[in-house]
Amino acid sequence: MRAAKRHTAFRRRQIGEAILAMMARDGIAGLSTARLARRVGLVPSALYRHYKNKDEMLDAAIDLIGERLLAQASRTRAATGDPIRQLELLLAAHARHMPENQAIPQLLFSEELSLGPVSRRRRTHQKLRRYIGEIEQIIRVALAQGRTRPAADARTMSIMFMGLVQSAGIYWRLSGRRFDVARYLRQAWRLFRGLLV
Amino acid sequence: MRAAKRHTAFRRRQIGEAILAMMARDGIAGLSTARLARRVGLVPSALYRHYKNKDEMLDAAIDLIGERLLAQASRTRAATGDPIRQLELLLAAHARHMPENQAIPQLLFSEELSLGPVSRRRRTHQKLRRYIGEIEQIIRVALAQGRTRPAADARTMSIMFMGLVQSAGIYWRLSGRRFDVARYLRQAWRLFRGLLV
DNA sequence: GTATAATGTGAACAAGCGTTCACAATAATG
DNA sequence: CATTATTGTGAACGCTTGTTCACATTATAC
Repeated sequence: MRAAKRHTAFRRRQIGEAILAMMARDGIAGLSTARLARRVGLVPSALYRHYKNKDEMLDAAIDLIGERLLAQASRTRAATGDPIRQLELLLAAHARHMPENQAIPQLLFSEELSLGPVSRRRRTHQKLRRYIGEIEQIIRVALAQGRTRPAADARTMSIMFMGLVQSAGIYWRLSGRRFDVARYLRQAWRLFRGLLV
Repeated sequence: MRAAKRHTAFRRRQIGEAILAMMARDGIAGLSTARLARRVGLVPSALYRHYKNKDEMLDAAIDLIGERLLAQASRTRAATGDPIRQLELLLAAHARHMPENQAIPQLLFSEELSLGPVSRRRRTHQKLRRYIGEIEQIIRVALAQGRTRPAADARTMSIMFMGLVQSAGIYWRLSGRRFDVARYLRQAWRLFRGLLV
Protein backbone atom coordinates (compact mmCIF):
# COMPACT_ATOMS: atom_id res chain seq x y z
CA MET A 1 0.00 0.00 0.00
CA ARG A 2 1.20 3.43 -0.93
CA ALA A 3 1.95 5.82 1.92
CA ALA A 4 0.11 9.10 2.19
CA LYS A 5 1.82 12.15 0.80
CA ARG A 6 2.86 14.44 3.67
CA HIS A 7 4.85 17.63 3.83
CA THR A 8 8.58 17.33 4.21
CA ALA A 9 8.51 19.15 7.56
CA PHE A 10 6.13 16.51 8.90
CA ARG A 11 8.21 13.64 7.59
CA ARG A 12 11.41 15.12 8.95
CA ARG A 13 10.00 15.21 12.44
CA GLN A 14 8.64 11.70 12.02
CA ILE A 15 12.01 10.43 10.90
CA GLY A 16 13.84 12.19 13.72
CA GLU A 17 11.58 10.76 16.37
CA ALA A 18 11.76 7.30 14.86
CA ILE A 19 15.54 7.47 15.06
CA LEU A 20 15.38 8.46 18.72
CA ALA A 21 13.05 5.60 19.54
CA MET A 22 15.16 3.08 17.68
CA MET A 23 18.37 4.39 19.19
CA ALA A 24 16.93 4.00 22.66
CA ARG A 25 16.48 0.29 22.12
CA ASP A 26 19.14 -0.81 19.70
CA GLY A 27 21.71 1.92 19.63
CA ILE A 28 22.84 3.89 16.69
CA ALA A 29 24.85 1.31 14.79
CA GLY A 30 22.14 -1.25 14.19
CA LEU A 31 20.07 1.55 12.74
CA SER A 32 19.61 0.88 9.04
CA THR A 33 17.74 3.01 6.54
CA ALA A 34 15.62 -0.02 5.74
CA ARG A 35 14.38 -0.47 9.32
CA LEU A 36 14.01 3.26 9.79
CA ALA A 37 11.88 3.56 6.68
CA ARG A 38 9.70 0.65 7.70
CA ARG A 39 9.04 2.24 11.06
CA VAL A 40 8.02 5.52 9.50
CA GLY A 41 5.83 3.63 7.07
CA LEU A 42 7.80 4.50 3.97
CA VAL A 43 10.06 2.80 1.54
CA PRO A 44 13.83 3.30 2.05
CA SER A 45 14.32 5.48 -0.97
CA ALA A 46 11.55 7.81 0.19
CA LEU A 47 13.73 8.96 3.10
CA TYR A 48 15.97 10.67 0.61
CA ARG A 49 13.19 13.05 -0.35
CA HIS A 50 13.54 14.60 3.10
CA TYR A 51 17.18 14.22 3.97
CA LYS A 52 20.22 14.22 1.73
CA ASN A 53 21.71 11.13 3.35
CA LYS A 54 21.82 9.12 6.53
CA ASP A 55 24.32 11.44 8.17
CA GLU A 56 21.85 14.32 7.96
CA MET A 57 19.16 12.18 9.53
CA LEU A 58 21.39 11.34 12.47
CA ASP A 59 22.35 14.95 12.97
CA ALA A 60 18.68 15.89 13.05
CA ALA A 61 18.12 13.29 15.76
CA ILE A 62 20.99 14.71 17.77
CA ASP A 63 19.44 18.15 17.55
CA LEU A 64 16.20 16.69 18.81
CA ILE A 65 17.98 15.22 21.81
CA GLY A 66 19.55 18.58 22.60
CA GLU A 67 16.18 20.29 22.42
CA ARG A 68 14.57 17.79 24.73
CA LEU A 69 17.32 18.03 27.31
CA LEU A 70 17.10 21.80 27.40
CA ALA A 71 13.31 21.73 27.48
CA GLN A 72 13.48 19.39 30.46
CA ALA A 73 15.86 21.74 32.24
CA SER A 74 13.85 24.90 31.66
CA ARG A 75 10.61 23.15 32.57
CA THR A 76 12.16 22.12 35.87
CA ARG A 77 13.49 25.59 36.56
CA ALA A 78 10.05 26.99 35.93
CA ALA A 79 8.43 24.54 38.33
CA THR A 80 10.13 25.86 41.45
CA GLY A 81 12.56 28.53 42.54
CA ASP A 82 14.43 26.39 45.03
CA PRO A 83 17.65 25.10 43.38
CA ILE A 84 17.82 22.03 45.60
CA ARG A 85 14.31 21.09 44.68
CA GLN A 86 15.12 21.69 41.02
CA LEU A 87 17.94 19.18 41.09
CA GLU A 88 15.75 16.69 42.87
CA LEU A 89 13.04 17.09 40.26
CA LEU A 90 15.57 16.69 37.51
CA LEU A 91 16.80 13.40 38.91
CA ALA A 92 13.26 12.16 39.30
CA ALA A 93 12.53 13.05 35.70
CA HIS A 94 15.59 11.12 34.57
CA ALA A 95 14.44 8.10 36.55
CA ARG A 96 10.97 8.33 35.10
CA HIS A 97 12.09 8.69 31.50
CA MET A 98 14.95 6.24 31.66
CA PRO A 99 13.56 3.96 28.91
CA GLU A 100 13.09 6.65 26.26
CA ASN A 101 16.16 8.57 27.28
CA GLN A 102 18.47 5.65 26.71
CA ALA A 103 18.99 7.17 23.29
CA ILE A 104 21.24 9.72 24.97
CA PRO A 105 23.86 7.44 26.50
CA GLN A 106 23.60 5.22 23.45
CA LEU A 107 24.57 8.19 21.38
CA LEU A 108 27.26 9.42 23.73
CA PHE A 109 29.09 6.12 23.48
CA SER A 110 28.26 5.20 19.93
CA GLU A 111 31.06 4.40 17.57
CA GLU A 112 29.43 6.76 15.14
CA LEU A 113 30.83 9.45 17.35
CA SER A 114 34.40 8.36 16.74
CA LEU A 115 34.04 6.91 13.27
CA GLY A 116 31.61 9.44 11.87
CA PRO A 117 32.38 13.02 10.88
CA VAL A 118 34.07 15.23 13.47
CA SER A 119 31.21 17.68 13.12
CA ARG A 120 28.91 15.15 14.74
CA ARG A 121 31.08 14.72 17.80
CA ARG A 122 31.31 18.47 18.18
CA ARG A 123 27.57 18.88 17.69
CA THR A 124 26.90 16.32 20.42
CA HIS A 125 29.53 17.83 22.69
CA GLN A 126 27.85 21.20 22.37
CA LYS A 127 24.41 19.84 23.29
CA LEU A 128 25.70 18.10 26.38
CA ARG A 129 27.73 21.13 27.41
CA ARG A 130 24.64 23.29 27.27
CA TYR A 131 22.69 20.91 29.46
CA ILE A 132 25.47 20.57 31.96
CA GLY A 133 25.74 24.34 31.88
CA GLU A 134 22.14 24.53 33.06
CA ILE A 135 22.86 22.18 35.92
CA GLU A 136 25.97 24.14 36.79
CA GLN A 137 23.94 27.31 37.14
CA ILE A 138 21.46 25.65 39.43
CA ILE A 139 24.28 24.30 41.57
CA ARG A 140 25.89 27.72 41.70
CA VAL A 141 22.70 29.19 43.12
CA ALA A 142 22.41 26.34 45.59
CA LEU A 143 25.98 26.81 46.78
CA ALA A 144 25.39 30.53 47.28
CA GLN A 145 22.41 29.75 49.48
CA GLY A 146 23.97 26.85 51.35
CA ARG A 147 26.09 27.00 54.44
CA THR A 148 28.85 24.61 53.35
CA ARG A 149 32.14 25.60 51.89
CA PRO A 150 32.32 23.19 48.94
CA ALA A 151 35.42 21.14 48.24
CA ALA A 152 35.02 21.54 44.47
CA ASP A 153 33.66 24.02 41.95
CA ALA A 154 30.17 24.02 40.49
CA ARG A 155 31.31 22.62 37.15
CA THR A 156 32.83 19.54 38.72
CA MET A 157 29.68 19.00 40.70
CA SER A 158 27.50 19.32 37.63
CA ILE A 159 29.48 16.62 35.84
CA MET A 160 29.21 14.47 38.94
CA PHE A 161 25.49 15.02 38.87
CA MET A 162 25.35 13.76 35.32
CA GLY A 163 27.42 10.80 36.44
CA LEU A 164 24.63 9.78 38.80
CA VAL A 165 22.24 9.45 35.90
CA GLN A 166 24.79 7.74 33.70
CA SER A 167 25.73 5.09 36.21
CA ALA A 168 22.06 4.41 36.86
CA GLY A 169 21.49 4.03 33.14
CA ILE A 170 24.34 1.60 32.69
CA TYR A 171 23.26 -0.60 35.52
CA TRP A 172 19.61 -0.49 34.54
CA ARG A 173 20.40 -1.50 31.02
CA LEU A 174 22.87 -4.17 31.96
CA SER A 175 20.56 -5.74 34.51
CA GLY A 176 17.90 -6.24 31.88
CA ARG A 177 15.84 -3.32 33.23
CA ARG A 178 15.64 -4.93 36.64
CA PHE A 179 17.78 -2.46 38.57
CA ASP A 180 15.67 -0.12 40.68
CA VAL A 181 16.71 3.22 39.24
CA ALA A 182 14.33 5.34 41.28
CA ARG A 183 15.54 3.86 44.55
CA TYR A 184 19.18 4.28 43.64
CA LEU A 185 18.74 7.86 42.52
CA ARG A 186 16.85 8.72 45.71
CA GLN A 187 19.70 7.43 47.82
CA ALA A 188 22.37 8.97 45.64
CA TRP A 189 20.50 12.25 45.80
CA ARG A 190 20.59 12.24 49.60
CA LEU A 191 24.37 11.96 49.37
CA PHE A 192 24.76 14.56 46.68
CA ARG A 193 22.44 16.92 48.50
CA GLY A 194 24.69 16.73 51.52
CA LEU A 195 27.45 18.28 49.45
CA LEU A 196 25.35 21.37 48.75
CA VAL A 197 23.49 22.40 51.90
CA MET B 1 53.33 -13.02 2.88
CA ARG B 2 52.14 -16.02 4.82
CA ALA B 3 51.74 -15.59 8.57
CA ALA B 4 53.71 -17.75 10.96
CA LYS B 5 51.96 -20.77 12.36
CA ARG B 6 51.23 -20.23 16.06
CA HIS B 7 49.37 -22.24 18.64
CA THR B 8 45.68 -21.59 19.01
CA ALA B 9 46.10 -20.40 22.61
CA PHE B 10 48.52 -17.75 21.42
CA ARG B 11 46.23 -16.61 18.62
CA ARG B 12 43.22 -16.52 20.88
CA ARG B 13 44.93 -14.12 23.22
CA GLN B 14 46.15 -12.06 20.29
CA ILE B 15 42.65 -11.84 18.89
CA GLY B 16 41.14 -10.93 22.24
CA GLU B 17 43.58 -8.13 22.85
CA ALA B 18 43.16 -6.84 19.32
CA ILE B 19 39.42 -6.63 19.89
CA LEU B 20 39.94 -4.71 23.10
CA ALA B 21 42.24 -2.23 21.43
CA MET B 22 39.90 -1.75 18.50
CA MET B 23 36.88 -1.41 20.74
CA ALA B 24 38.58 1.31 22.73
CA ARG B 25 38.87 3.46 19.65
CA ASP B 26 35.96 2.59 17.44
CA GLY B 27 33.49 0.75 19.59
CA ILE B 28 32.21 -2.70 19.08
CA ALA B 29 29.94 -2.18 16.08
CA GLY B 30 32.54 -0.94 13.64
CA LEU B 31 34.54 -4.02 14.43
CA SER B 32 34.67 -6.22 11.36
CA THR B 33 36.36 -9.57 11.03
CA ALA B 34 38.31 -8.15 8.11
CA ARG B 35 39.86 -5.32 10.14
CA LEU B 36 40.36 -7.59 13.12
CA ALA B 37 42.21 -10.14 11.02
CA ARG B 38 44.40 -7.48 9.43
CA ARG B 39 45.37 -6.20 12.85
CA VAL B 40 46.34 -9.64 14.05
CA GLY B 41 48.27 -10.19 10.84
CA LEU B 42 46.07 -12.94 9.51
CA VAL B 43 43.53 -13.41 6.78
CA PRO B 44 39.85 -13.22 7.83
CA SER B 45 39.16 -16.88 7.36
CA ALA B 46 42.09 -17.78 9.62
CA LEU B 47 40.22 -16.37 12.61
CA TYR B 48 37.80 -19.26 12.34
CA ARG B 49 40.56 -21.72 13.16
CA HIS B 50 40.59 -20.27 16.67
CA TYR B 51 37.01 -19.22 17.29
CA LYS B 52 33.81 -20.69 16.00
CA ASN B 53 32.38 -17.32 15.03
CA LYS B 54 32.47 -13.63 15.77
CA ASP B 55 30.20 -13.96 18.79
CA GLU B 56 32.73 -16.20 20.50
CA MET B 57 35.48 -13.71 19.80
CA LEU B 58 33.49 -10.92 21.40
CA ASP B 59 32.69 -13.03 24.45
CA ALA B 60 36.37 -13.75 24.87
CA ALA B 61 37.10 -10.03 24.80
CA ILE B 62 34.46 -9.45 27.46
CA ASP B 63 36.10 -12.04 29.66
CA LEU B 64 39.39 -10.26 29.19
CA ILE B 65 37.85 -7.00 30.33
CA GLY B 66 36.49 -8.68 33.42
CA GLU B 67 39.86 -10.12 34.27
CA ARG B 68 41.58 -6.78 33.87
CA LEU B 69 39.09 -4.98 36.06
CA LEU B 70 39.44 -7.51 38.84
CA ALA B 71 43.22 -7.54 38.50
CA GLN B 72 43.24 -3.77 38.85
CA ALA B 73 41.12 -4.01 41.98
CA SER B 74 43.18 -6.68 43.69
CA ARG B 75 46.44 -4.95 42.78
CA THR B 76 45.14 -1.80 44.42
CA ARG B 77 44.01 -3.63 47.52
CA ALA B 78 47.43 -5.17 47.81
CA ALA B 79 49.17 -1.82 47.53
CA THR B 80 47.80 -0.40 50.77
CA GLY B 81 45.58 -1.36 53.67
CA ASP B 82 43.85 1.99 53.97
CA PRO B 83 40.47 1.80 52.20
CA ILE B 84 40.36 5.52 51.53
CA ARG B 85 43.74 5.36 49.89
CA GLN B 86 42.63 2.34 47.89
CA LEU B 87 39.73 4.23 46.38
CA GLU B 88 41.97 7.15 45.61
CA LEU B 89 44.45 4.88 43.87
CA LEU B 90 41.68 3.25 41.90
CA LEU B 91 40.46 6.59 40.61
CA ALA B 92 43.98 7.60 39.67
CA ALA B 93 44.41 4.35 37.78
CA HIS B 94 41.21 4.99 35.87
CA ALA B 95 42.40 8.46 34.96
CA ARG B 96 45.75 7.10 33.81
CA HIS B 97 44.34 4.30 31.72
CA MET B 98 41.41 6.23 30.30
CA PRO B 99 42.44 5.74 26.65
CA GLU B 100 42.78 1.95 26.75
CA ASN B 101 39.88 1.49 29.10
CA GLN B 102 37.43 3.18 26.81
CA ALA B 103 36.68 -0.32 25.62
CA ILE B 104 34.68 -0.79 28.80
CA PRO B 105 32.11 1.99 28.44
CA GLN B 106 32.03 1.32 24.72
CA LEU B 107 31.02 -2.20 25.52
CA LEU B 108 28.56 -1.26 28.24
CA PHE B 109 26.58 0.88 25.83
CA SER B 110 27.13 -1.05 22.67
CA GLU B 111 24.12 -2.08 20.66
CA GLU B 112 25.63 -5.54 20.57
CA LEU B 113 24.51 -5.76 24.16
CA SER B 114 20.86 -5.26 23.25
CA LEU B 115 20.88 -6.81 19.80
CA GLY B 116 23.25 -9.67 20.51
CA PRO B 117 22.48 -12.80 22.48
CA VAL B 118 21.10 -12.37 25.99
CA SER B 119 23.98 -14.43 27.30
CA ARG B 120 26.33 -11.64 26.37
CA ARG B 121 24.42 -9.04 28.34
CA ARG B 122 24.37 -11.33 31.35
CA ARG B 123 28.04 -12.10 30.97
CA THR B 124 28.86 -8.41 30.95
CA HIS B 125 26.51 -7.70 33.81
CA GLN B 126 28.28 -10.32 35.90
CA LYS B 127 31.72 -8.85 35.24
CA LEU B 128 30.66 -5.36 36.20
CA ARG B 129 28.85 -6.61 39.29
CA ARG B 130 31.99 -8.35 40.47
CA TYR B 131 34.05 -5.20 40.07
CA ILE B 132 31.47 -3.03 41.80
CA GLY B 133 31.35 -5.69 44.50
CA GLU B 134 35.05 -5.11 45.11
CA ILE B 135 34.49 -1.39 45.42
CA GLU B 136 31.55 -1.99 47.71
CA GLN B 137 33.72 -4.02 50.07
CA ILE B 138 36.33 -1.31 50.22
CA ILE B 139 33.67 1.28 50.95
CA ARG B 140 32.21 -0.93 53.66
CA VAL B 141 35.55 -1.02 55.43
CA ALA B 142 35.95 2.72 55.02
CA LEU B 143 32.54 3.40 56.49
CA ALA B 144 33.29 1.19 59.48
CA GLN B 145 36.44 3.19 60.16
CA GLY B 146 34.92 6.60 59.46
CA ARG B 147 33.09 8.82 61.87
CA THR B 148 30.16 9.78 59.63
CA ARG B 149 26.80 8.17 59.62
CA PRO B 150 26.29 7.69 55.89
CA ALA B 151 23.06 8.73 54.18
CA ALA B 152 23.14 5.71 51.88
CA ASP B 153 24.36 2.13 51.84
CA ALA B 154 27.70 0.92 50.52
CA ARG B 155 26.20 -0.48 47.34
CA THR B 156 24.72 2.83 46.31
CA MET B 157 28.00 4.53 47.00
CA SER B 158 29.92 1.99 44.94
CA ILE B 159 27.68 2.64 41.94
CA MET B 160 28.15 6.35 42.48
CA PHE B 161 31.87 5.78 42.49
CA MET B 162 31.64 4.07 39.14
CA GLY B 163 29.56 7.01 37.95
CA LEU B 164 32.52 9.30 38.59
CA VAL B 165 34.63 7.35 36.15
CA GLN B 166 31.84 7.03 33.64
CA SER B 167 31.02 10.73 33.52
CA ALA B 168 34.70 11.52 33.15
CA GLY B 169 34.93 9.06 30.27
CA ILE B 170 31.96 10.53 28.46
CA TYR B 171 33.22 14.05 28.72
CA TRP B 172 36.75 13.14 27.80
CA ARG B 173 35.62 11.31 24.72
CA LEU B 174 33.15 13.92 23.66
CA SER B 175 35.61 16.77 24.07
CA GLY B 176 38.03 15.12 21.68
CA ARG B 177 40.27 13.98 24.53
CA ARG B 178 40.74 17.55 25.68
CA PHE B 179 38.86 17.32 28.97
CA ASP B 180 41.24 17.17 31.93
CA VAL B 181 40.19 13.85 33.44
CA ALA B 182 42.83 13.77 36.16
CA ARG B 183 41.87 17.20 37.44
CA TYR B 184 38.17 16.40 37.44
CA LEU B 185 38.64 13.11 39.22
CA ARG B 186 40.83 14.74 41.87
CA GLN B 187 38.14 17.27 42.63
CA ALA B 188 35.34 14.73 42.49
CA TRP B 189 37.34 12.53 44.79
CA ARG B 190 37.58 15.27 47.42
CA LEU B 191 33.80 15.45 47.40
CA PHE B 192 33.27 11.72 47.47
CA ARG B 193 35.83 11.32 50.21
CA GLY B 194 33.85 13.73 52.33
CA LEU B 195 30.98 11.25 52.27
CA LEU B 196 33.13 8.54 53.82
CA VAL B 197 35.26 10.03 56.58
C1' DG C 1 61.40 -40.12 8.09
C1' DT C 2 56.67 -40.59 7.39
C1' DA C 3 51.94 -39.98 8.69
C1' DT C 4 48.88 -36.96 10.96
C1' DA C 5 47.06 -33.08 12.96
C1' DA C 6 47.03 -28.07 13.19
C1' DT C 7 47.17 -23.70 11.07
C1' DG C 8 47.10 -20.30 7.12
C1' DT C 9 45.23 -18.86 2.38
C1' DG C 10 42.33 -17.24 -1.34
C1' DA C 11 38.10 -17.65 -3.65
C1' DA C 12 33.39 -17.73 -3.22
C1' DC C 13 28.75 -17.25 -1.02
C1' DA C 14 24.40 -14.96 0.50
C1' DA C 15 22.72 -11.12 2.93
C1' DG C 16 22.43 -6.47 4.22
C1' DC C 17 24.05 -1.88 3.68
C1' DG C 18 23.37 3.23 1.76
C1' DT C 19 22.18 5.41 -2.31
C1' DT C 20 20.46 6.58 -7.16
C1' DC C 21 17.12 6.87 -10.67
C1' DA C 22 13.25 6.51 -13.88
C1' DC C 23 8.61 6.53 -13.20
C1' DA C 24 3.83 6.94 -10.84
C1' DA C 25 0.76 9.36 -7.96
C1' DT C 26 -0.73 13.23 -5.61
C1' DA C 27 -0.93 18.07 -3.88
C1' DA C 28 -0.33 23.03 -4.86
C1' DT C 29 -0.46 26.81 -8.10
C1' DG C 30 -2.02 29.35 -11.82
C1' DC D 1 -9.15 22.62 -15.33
C1' DA D 2 -4.29 22.42 -16.69
C1' DT D 3 0.41 22.78 -15.19
C1' DT D 4 3.95 22.20 -12.15
C1' DA D 5 6.21 20.90 -8.00
C1' DT D 6 6.34 17.55 -4.43
C1' DT D 7 6.34 13.05 -2.57
C1' DG D 8 6.23 7.88 -2.83
C1' DT D 9 7.75 3.40 -5.28
C1' DG D 10 10.46 -0.48 -6.92
C1' DA D 11 14.42 -1.99 -9.17
C1' DA D 12 19.08 -1.71 -9.43
C1' DC D 13 23.98 -0.44 -8.13
C1' DG D 14 28.44 -1.24 -5.79
C1' DC D 15 30.22 -2.26 -1.39
C1' DT D 16 30.99 -4.53 3.05
C1' DT D 17 29.73 -8.00 6.07
C1' DG D 18 30.33 -12.91 8.38
C1' DT D 19 31.23 -17.46 7.07
C1' DT D 20 32.53 -21.83 4.43
C1' DC D 21 35.52 -24.72 1.89
C1' DA D 22 39.09 -26.94 -0.86
C1' DC D 23 43.74 -26.62 -0.79
C1' DA D 24 48.69 -25.39 0.73
C1' DT D 25 51.93 -25.28 4.31
C1' DT D 26 53.97 -26.29 8.60
C1' DA D 27 54.55 -28.43 13.19
C1' DT D 28 53.93 -32.66 15.97
C1' DA D 29 53.70 -37.71 16.90
C1' DC D 30 55.01 -42.15 15.97
